[in-house]
Amino acid sequence: MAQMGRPRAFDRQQAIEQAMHLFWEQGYETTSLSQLKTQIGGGISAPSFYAAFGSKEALFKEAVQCYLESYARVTDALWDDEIAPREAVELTLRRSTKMQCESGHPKGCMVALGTMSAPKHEHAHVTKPLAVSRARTHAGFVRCVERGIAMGELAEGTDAQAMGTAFSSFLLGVSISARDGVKISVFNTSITELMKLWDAASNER
Amino acid sequence: MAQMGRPRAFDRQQAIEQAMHLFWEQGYETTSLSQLKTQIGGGISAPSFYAAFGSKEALFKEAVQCYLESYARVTDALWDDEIAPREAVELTLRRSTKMQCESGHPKGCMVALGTMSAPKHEHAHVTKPLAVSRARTHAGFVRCVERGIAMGELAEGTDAQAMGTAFSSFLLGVSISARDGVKISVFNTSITELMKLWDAASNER
DNA sequence: AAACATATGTATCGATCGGTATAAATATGC
DNA sequence: GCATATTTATACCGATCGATACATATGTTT
Repeated sequence: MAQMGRPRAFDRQQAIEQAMHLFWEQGYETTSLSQLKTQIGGGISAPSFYAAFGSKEALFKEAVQCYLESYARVTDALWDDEIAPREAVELTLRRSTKMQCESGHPKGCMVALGTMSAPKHEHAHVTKPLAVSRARTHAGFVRCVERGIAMGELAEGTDAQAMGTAFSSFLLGVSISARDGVKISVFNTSITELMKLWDAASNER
Repeated sequence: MAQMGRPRAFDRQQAIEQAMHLFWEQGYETTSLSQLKTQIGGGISAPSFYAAFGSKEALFKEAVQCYLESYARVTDALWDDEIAPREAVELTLRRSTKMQCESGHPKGCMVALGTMSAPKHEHAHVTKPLAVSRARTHAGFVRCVERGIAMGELAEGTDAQAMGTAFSSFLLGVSISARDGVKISVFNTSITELMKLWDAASNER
């Protein structure tokens, strides 16, 4: 049987994406219900909102999930063993930076900026998936350096934690710089610089 | 003549510092008046608050100024021509990172995290001094690289903008990483790595 | 002492916060 | 047609938002 009852007047998935843009731009606590209601589906009522999503927090969770399954996948290369580790790192840096500078959505990365999305202690649990994602990406960079060492591409004494943190923190900083208007072309030359960290630890120079 | 009227029951400068800690931790929009009133001077009333500071926005401005004149000065070396440019860069990275990981105040840098302090367009002007400070620090890194080139320490073809952005974005990212609990010892090894970018462009290897 | 200046406590302002109760509107299943 | 299921619109909830009126307390100046 098909759906019973009166059909919803707005597209639910599209609504989640519009909410994601708002949360991405302003964070969880700063984004108000009235803002969400105004933006979603060209304007919906409070009962429609709660019938569809349950609560502001529940919608945020869906918006985060939506982000993690789409935009956040620019870091997937870090876990792809079919890609050479150096290339995986560079690809991730360039893909993420490109995404963060794209037009059509807020600048920066929702995961990185999520640090200040719900700064109040009482709301900290809401942004947990974002913190998990940050930890995962950081671990991904470290893992690639470790792969480089294991493959004999990087010197034995290379500090994977140190180099991984350098890549990771740089990428987190891109979110702030991108909001400040730094252009993708500058980031790209900067990434070319940053990759010299890898080459400096390389065995084949 | 001394001050007339009933004397204030709390220390105004200390109040600004307490407010600075709150704004640093949570941002401008997320920090509420009631939170500020509760924390300041062990609890003050609304009229006392407004008599002393004028408004939430005015207090934020003072808190930002207080931060810029104290904690933010960890980047001063970038503009000190008596310090060799490479040392100025490394000193700034280590000093700022150390400060951001210190206990006794919120983790991270108020200037960096200020990007999400007042994300609503209507409040953007409030965080302008923080944006100016970020631009200044970025320019300071670029300037040090340019000094390195001018002094013949770095190769002629070195891209100052690219390397400066690498240092700058890394340092911005430290604010987010520090909030995630990354330890100062890790950052320090990471900075040692990062400085190899300078050495890779150096003439005397 | 009186006059004045400033800070404080209580009580409250209109606006907005996240969230709901109620009932009318619109679909499907029989 | 009629019962059922779901969404809609209107109106409203108590709590909190940033900010203020008013009277009282506490100091200096004269």
